[in-house]
Amino acid sequence: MTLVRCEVDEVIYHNQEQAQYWYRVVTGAARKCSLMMDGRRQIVDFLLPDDVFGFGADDDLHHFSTEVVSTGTTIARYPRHAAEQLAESDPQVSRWIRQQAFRSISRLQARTLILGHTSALARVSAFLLEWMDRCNQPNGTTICLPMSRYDIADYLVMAVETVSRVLTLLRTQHIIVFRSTRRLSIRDRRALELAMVGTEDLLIAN
Amino acid sequence: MTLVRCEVDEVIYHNQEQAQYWYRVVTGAARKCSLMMDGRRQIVDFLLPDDVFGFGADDDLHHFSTEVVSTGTTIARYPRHAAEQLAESDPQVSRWIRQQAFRSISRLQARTLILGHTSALARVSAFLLEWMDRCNQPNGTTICLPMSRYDIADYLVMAVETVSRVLTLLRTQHIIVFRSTRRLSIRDRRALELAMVGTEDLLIAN
DNA sequence: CGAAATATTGAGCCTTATCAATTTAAGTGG
DNA sequence: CCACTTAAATTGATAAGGCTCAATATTTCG
Repeated sequence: MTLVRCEVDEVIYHNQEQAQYWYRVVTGAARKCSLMMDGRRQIVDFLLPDDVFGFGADDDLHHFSTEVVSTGTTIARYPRHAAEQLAESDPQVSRWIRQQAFRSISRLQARTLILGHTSALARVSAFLLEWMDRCNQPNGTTICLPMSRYDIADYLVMAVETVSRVLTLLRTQHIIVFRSTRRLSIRDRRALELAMVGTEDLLIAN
Repeated sequence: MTLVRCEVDEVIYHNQEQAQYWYRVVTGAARKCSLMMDGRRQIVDFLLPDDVFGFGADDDLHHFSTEVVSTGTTIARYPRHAAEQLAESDPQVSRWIRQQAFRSISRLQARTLILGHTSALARVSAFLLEWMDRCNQPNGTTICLPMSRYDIADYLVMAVETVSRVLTLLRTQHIIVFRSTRRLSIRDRRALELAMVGTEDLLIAN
């Protein structure tokens, strides 16, 4: 296992690259993304500390590229062949890998559910709630968004401008408060949950 | 392991139900879906023969419900505890489960990429191409859609009417030909690939 | 054959993408 | 530390695409 300290926007592995390692985020954040044929970028998953990624290629190639999102990100790297052989022999390791795969599935399904919302308001609200849960700040409602608005837009499959607009709407409704551009507090969780359901009337009403 | 023969629309397991089994499609097709808070339904995954599902719950509850799509669907059922213990002891089984989990991840990511397209035309085109690959008819381009248009709409997160409209557009452009409502041939694969990229001009031009 | 479910087509409105401009933040070098 | 440059984020106006509501057509099934 090797620890690697990374720069922002550094590419951990490219799409179509030989899958030589499995990876785990130690500190910081990363994005798994895909460049689509029409030139747009799509972010399939955000990776946070303890998230494992880079496995699961049916052939031996990565099907996405993964890039570092925030400064001070550290990645642990496991030689794939060794890890796989270890998995064959050691039930402990095997179980751990299986559980990580299941976690990965959970994340993907969670994102899928977010994309299930048709309105921009609902998607952004769902995203904020998901992110709050993932950050898992003990009691506080202040969350840090390490990624840019562009990243969020590409994750939610919408235009940056729309992300921005929804965020300002939520701000003017005092549902969220910005500490800085990328740090915010959720003031009214209930309102966000309602926004997910699509009753934007409530936003105007309050 | 138990083999179960199912009726159409039969529920294999409900959301929030105790996860007692792992499942595998033997013949036919199923849909994994989630009822959203706003009443809309979302289909997270379609399951085809040899697809394994129902595993990966972090707690012991299913987080979706899974229903049968087509007549003559047969499902294999594996007691979860026994399967897990077997996985602990038998490297073969362990490896198999790991690979199935990876396959599941691949499917989810594929769907994610489909939802990455913004236009209805692109989504439906991507769906048809994905489905053609999954059906894996040796040489033929005729594919069978076991699910209803509503299912497709809920999979692609759009209105049924839009699905219908796109399909008729593709038909009038002779890109696809309907053998029956739920069977069609792809006449111009290239055009579908172009449609994914968003050049709908080409549709009008030809 | 008739009834119910499924699928298609039409019209109008609403949301969001797009293009364009401005403001704010973040680096950079003197 | 401050001017300067560049990137990131916000705001505005417009137009297009898709959703909604409504009606019709087709298929399925009893």
